[in-house]
Amino acid sequence: MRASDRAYARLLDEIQRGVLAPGTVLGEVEQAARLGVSRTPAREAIGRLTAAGLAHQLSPRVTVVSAFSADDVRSLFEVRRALEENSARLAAAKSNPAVFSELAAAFAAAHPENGEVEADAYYELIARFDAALDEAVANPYFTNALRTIRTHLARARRLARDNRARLRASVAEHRLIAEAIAAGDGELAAHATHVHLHNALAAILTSLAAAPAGSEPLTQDPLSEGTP
Amino acid sequence: MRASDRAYARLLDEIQRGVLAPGTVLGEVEQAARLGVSRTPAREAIGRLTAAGLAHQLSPRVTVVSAFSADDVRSLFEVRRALEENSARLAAAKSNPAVFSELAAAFAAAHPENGEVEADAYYELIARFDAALDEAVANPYFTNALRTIRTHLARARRLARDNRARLRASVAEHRLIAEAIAAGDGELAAHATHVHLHNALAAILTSLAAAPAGSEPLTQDPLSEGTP
DNA sequence: CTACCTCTTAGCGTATACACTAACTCGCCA
DNA sequence: TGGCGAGTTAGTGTATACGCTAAGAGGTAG
Repeated sequence: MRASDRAYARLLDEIQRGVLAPGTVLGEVEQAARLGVSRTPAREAIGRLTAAGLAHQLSPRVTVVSAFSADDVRSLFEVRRALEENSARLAAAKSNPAVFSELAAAFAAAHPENGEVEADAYYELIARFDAALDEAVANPYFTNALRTIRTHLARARRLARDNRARLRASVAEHRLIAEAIAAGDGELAAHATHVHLHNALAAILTSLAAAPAGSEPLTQDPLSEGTP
Repeated sequence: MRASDRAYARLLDEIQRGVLAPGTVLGEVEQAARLGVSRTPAREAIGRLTAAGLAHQLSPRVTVVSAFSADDVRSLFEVRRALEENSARLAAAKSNPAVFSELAAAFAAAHPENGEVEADAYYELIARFDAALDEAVANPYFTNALRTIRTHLARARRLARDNRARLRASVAEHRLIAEAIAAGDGELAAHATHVHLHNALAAILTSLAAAPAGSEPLTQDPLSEGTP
């Protein structure tokens, strides 16, 4: 694996998990030293993060990890609605029903509310579901747009993770979507996706309101402390 | 302006205009020499093209300009429908009506069928319309997804350009969309966008069928000649 | 004559040196 | 004492050198 890929993967993971808080300056030399690569692959990794929108240039000389606020979550879900409702509709028209029947069964058997291990398995299942959707839609531009959105979504996902009631409901919602796609019912799949996204967004925003900025460095900008 | 930006802008333009045909190998050293920059910015430019999907790696050592077939046009329009119908709906809910009233008037006055100069002016107007949509939706993730799609769309656009009847109809369709947004009628805006995209796609596919691969190097892959 | 192996070469990935620019600090002048 | 200007420094942008890998060509053996 290339050094630039390792650097990118590691920086991406650290941003998604919040280890690198929004506002953190991503200096080439600093990150290169920290990640054990030279400036060239470090530069490429930071450039890819910037292109993906996870970092942005404050000035020609300073790149920082992008902020991620409740507004960003709302914006993200606006795009998710646009893309995922349609991908569900398209998948219902084009997919192999057996694949989504199997997924529906897997959702029926999932119990992410039973602790960390099963929650991890559930997120694996969702990744499998997303991959099946991409394959059914068979549209590289769609897949690409969704990948970008999912990359950002990972920053929000952990916020709702420890909400057991929400996880339980999420399972049922995914199951319905999978069943609708398997049945070839595009309208139901799209509407069920809409409902799912509405509920997921509401849960995340509730979590955010209950644990406002400060308990988690989610919207905090360390730089702004120095520029009053 | 940075050398890597100039290199990227030039390569992007050449790909969009078809000067660099699909399948053309993008070698670092070759492009660096041709564009008058060193390997580092050339490499960054090619990397950005790859990330955007306009080029892709055939093997770890050879990157080529991506193909762009009729299927790609169809896929692109699937995503356009998903994104633009919703952006029109959102813009109708959030926009400043005056902006879109002015745009509707500009569309009413546009006559792209009257030659090259007015056609260029029309594409400028469409760019202005797109920018107004982005500003109204006020969602950076939406804007980003649409930018990617528009970048690819540029490769298809020129195919329908010289179709005067289509240009005339396109003006009327845009005018209706702008008026619907100005009136705050999200449903009409979305449906009018759907109709517009349907007609635009049909026109492009007709052009493609009339001028199949060979008259334009659009789907041709020079490399495949050497690998029977 | 064909197939496989080896050697050569071209091109990429990474590291690093050089240059330029912007920002910060220190000193001077008002 | 405050503001402006010059010098220094840190960090990016670009160029280039080095090493490695993969692909192709040529030779030899079956």
